[in-house]
Amino acid sequence: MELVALPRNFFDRAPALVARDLLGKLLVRRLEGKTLVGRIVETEGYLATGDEASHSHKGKNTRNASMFKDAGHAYVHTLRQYVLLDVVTEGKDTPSAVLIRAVEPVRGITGVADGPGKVGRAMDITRALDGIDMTDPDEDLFIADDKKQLARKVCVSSRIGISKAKDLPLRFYYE
DNA sequence: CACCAGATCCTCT
DNA sequence: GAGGATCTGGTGG
Repeated sequence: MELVALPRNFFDRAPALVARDLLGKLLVRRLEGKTLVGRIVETEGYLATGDEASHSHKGKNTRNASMFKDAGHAYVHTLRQYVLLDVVTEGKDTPSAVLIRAVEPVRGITGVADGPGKVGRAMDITRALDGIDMTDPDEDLFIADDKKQLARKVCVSSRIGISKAKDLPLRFYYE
């Protein structure tokens, strides 16, 4: 299996488009000589402006600084004991992102990581990966296209697990 | 320094 | 569907 990182222009688009198109793509984690691969099956977009649920809504701080990087960078943050992974979308200083909410096992991982905290756990995502450039082929975390992906129906819904801006249709998942 | 809000998850009913 | 476990940095005194 050839695993090539998606280019920056894939991520340099509106978060809703990136969130939708990330379904079926492969999340790749290189770790201690091994390669973990999961197929992305659920995502959520977070907007740069007018989105109270986005971590960037109140401006830049040390916690969310990675959201202000250029498209294709990782925004890794913790929620209680869990580590969550976002990919930054749109250009620099346009702080939007897509949360990877679930992956299916492809290689090296077992079970279904059917929640953002479980994705972080299954693929050993750590804070050290916060801010890395996921379009850089030398990095230990990136997203690759899957040439053999099957056509599956994409569903859209409002986001879950948040208390503000609940009504935006920014959650994408396979039927 | 104290307080508290979370993009969660697991274990009960 | 409710409640608790458990962690970190933002915010305000």
